[in-house]
Amino acid sequence: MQRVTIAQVAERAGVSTATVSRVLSRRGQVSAAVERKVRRAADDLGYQVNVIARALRNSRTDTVGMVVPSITNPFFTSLVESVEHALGKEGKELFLCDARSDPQIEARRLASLAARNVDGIIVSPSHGVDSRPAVQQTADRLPLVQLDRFVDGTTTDWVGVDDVAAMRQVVDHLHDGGARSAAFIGSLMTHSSTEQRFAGFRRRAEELNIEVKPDQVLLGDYSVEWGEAAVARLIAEGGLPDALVCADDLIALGVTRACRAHGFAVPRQVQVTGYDDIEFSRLTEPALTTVHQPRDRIAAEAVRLLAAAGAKDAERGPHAHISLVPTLVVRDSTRAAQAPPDRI
Amino acid sequence: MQRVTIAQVAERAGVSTATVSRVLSRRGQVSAAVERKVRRAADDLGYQVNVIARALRNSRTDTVGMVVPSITNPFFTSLVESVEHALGKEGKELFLCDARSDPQIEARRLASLAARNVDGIIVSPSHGVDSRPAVQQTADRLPLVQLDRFVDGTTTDWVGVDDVAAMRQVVDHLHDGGARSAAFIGSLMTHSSTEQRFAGFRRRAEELNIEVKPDQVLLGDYSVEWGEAAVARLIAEGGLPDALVCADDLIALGVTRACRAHGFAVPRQVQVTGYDDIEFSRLTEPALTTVHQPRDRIAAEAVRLLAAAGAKDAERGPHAHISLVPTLVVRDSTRAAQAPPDRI
DNA sequence: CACCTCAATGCAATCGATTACAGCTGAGTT
DNA sequence: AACTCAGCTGTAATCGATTGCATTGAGGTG
Repeated sequence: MQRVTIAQVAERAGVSTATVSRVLSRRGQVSAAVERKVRRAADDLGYQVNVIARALRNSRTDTVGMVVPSITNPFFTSLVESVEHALGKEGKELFLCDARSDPQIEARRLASLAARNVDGIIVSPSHGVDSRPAVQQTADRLPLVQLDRFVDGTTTDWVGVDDVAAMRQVVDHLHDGGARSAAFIGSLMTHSSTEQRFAGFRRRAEELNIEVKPDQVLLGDYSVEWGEAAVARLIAEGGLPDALVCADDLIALGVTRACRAHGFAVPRQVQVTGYDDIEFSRLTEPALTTVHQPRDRIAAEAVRLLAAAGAKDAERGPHAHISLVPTLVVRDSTRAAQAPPDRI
Repeated sequence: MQRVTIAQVAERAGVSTATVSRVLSRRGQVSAAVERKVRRAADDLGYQVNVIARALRNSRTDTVGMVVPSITNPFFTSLVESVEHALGKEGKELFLCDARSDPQIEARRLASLAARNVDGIIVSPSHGVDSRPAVQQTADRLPLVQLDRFVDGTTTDWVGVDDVAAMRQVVDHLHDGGARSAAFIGSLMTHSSTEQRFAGFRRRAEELNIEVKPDQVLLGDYSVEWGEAAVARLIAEGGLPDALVCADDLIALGVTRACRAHGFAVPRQVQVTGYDDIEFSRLTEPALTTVHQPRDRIAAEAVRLLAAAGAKDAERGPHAHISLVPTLVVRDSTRAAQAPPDRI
């Protein structure tokens, strides 16, 4: 348990700790002979720097913290994977936290990451309003980038996709497949993702004259269960429209399943779309038409912004909002353009 | 960015840093009046302990590291969630790392966690053999518990399920459903999970006289893609047996999908079983019969062992192997006992 | 009143690595 | 021969919190 310290290496090499430090952190001038001696001694003893001590001394940890709403949501896990990969290239490590979709837990995680002196934080806020104080407070103390979702009215960097453009593609595609009425199933409008996606959906639906009944905009949470429940409610309240547009894939999976369970054929009688393109979206029956998020790009941009913020540090310049254009992935839960819709 | 230190609090309260520390960290003996003054000063300044400095001083970080083979495997993410929850109750935090199924990356992560002075490590090793040196080495330096999978020939604590007992239930159930021949589709025998599950499968299959052709034991990796590929290979090489027993749910999802794609009805013509009971296993068509792992129990036991190891510390007692009994979850990818099998 | 006990508090060392500053050495310069 | 300067290397301060030991003083005892 007792670890090898720089002092022990110094003693064995017959030099001072300063010299050892200079050799190992490859700064400063050291003669070749001494360098060899020190490296030899370090190897012999199996020396490893004590990251804690180093962090205390120069208040950098080469560590980035990330907070996501739910680690069980495959979209976030693959985003995490991308981020970790991008960070690896910079020699930084990731400290991952799960907020369990609770702004309170989220606030605690953010505080704890800050206390641990991470060099920066990447967060996908759990709530568009309630997450605000904690996010803003954290952003005031260290570099912070919001990913995918964002908090209303904070001034931080953000990277995500253009939800409005994506929804335009989705609605166009559904319209091509013959949809003349549609419902929207999302989480809450206090989530920027649902809010943006709904805005994009509604705007294009209006332009194309697709009917969206006010009571066919259903808001719950990002889960399979909610998707199932939403369909049950729609059916109970008068039946399904031509298309069901979901704010994420989990909801869409539940929606698809419920449609089939209630005897509605997808996509023959009702078309369904998701959002995110999680891996499982291609595995259900039918495979889901969805919006693919360029996760690696998002992650790379986030890491880049963080590095930049860490560098300039002193002067907080204007914040960047980077929105990437996602692509529609057409699978089997929607009708191809040429197929004549059943009802017409 | 400049943080409030204990010295500033001390000055404001008109006491020494020692007193402040005693007030804020421990129940050291401090008069009520002074305590009030100190707390007041700390609040006024918005003092927060510097976790790094504290960690350096008393080499405890109240942090546990966890390394999993793949963060995109839903089984592991829900395990992580359970572990984080269990740790939260002890006031500890989780530092999560993804090994990307690569023993080399895994070794780096373990080393880095150790360097960061985590109080203990929970690891589900990526490989039954190649992960050994890193795991053993890490276990020699600090408390370590293996979860679910384990490395051959290391002496550490371990928590997981009784794969042999689980497979016995699986095979019995398939036999009840009329299966008289079966294939096994897993990752590699160098993964303890596949090895144990296969052993349990084979033993019970022999006892029940279920035919298992040598070339119908297919080994690849834990992925949907491999499940699909395996089915293609089985079909190409002479057709499917009565049942396809998979070493995990991802494989089973791929297998189910491929069977249907190739025109085999599940479970009418071929029964399929998974292992882990990930959330998506109930969402496919048909919903998967699988083995449910008691994740919360596993996590709780792991955290308990870690705490115990951290406490005794000096005397490394004998290591505990805790195996919990999983339960079979019967869904629609297998036949109920009463339904007469098609082929008989 | 001298002496003792014990709670409250401060001083200063400590954890391990980094680094400003200073000292030393020897080659090069005048 | 005296002097400069660059290149190495060591000494000690530093990061911020904790804690063993010393000190103080109030209250108790004989």
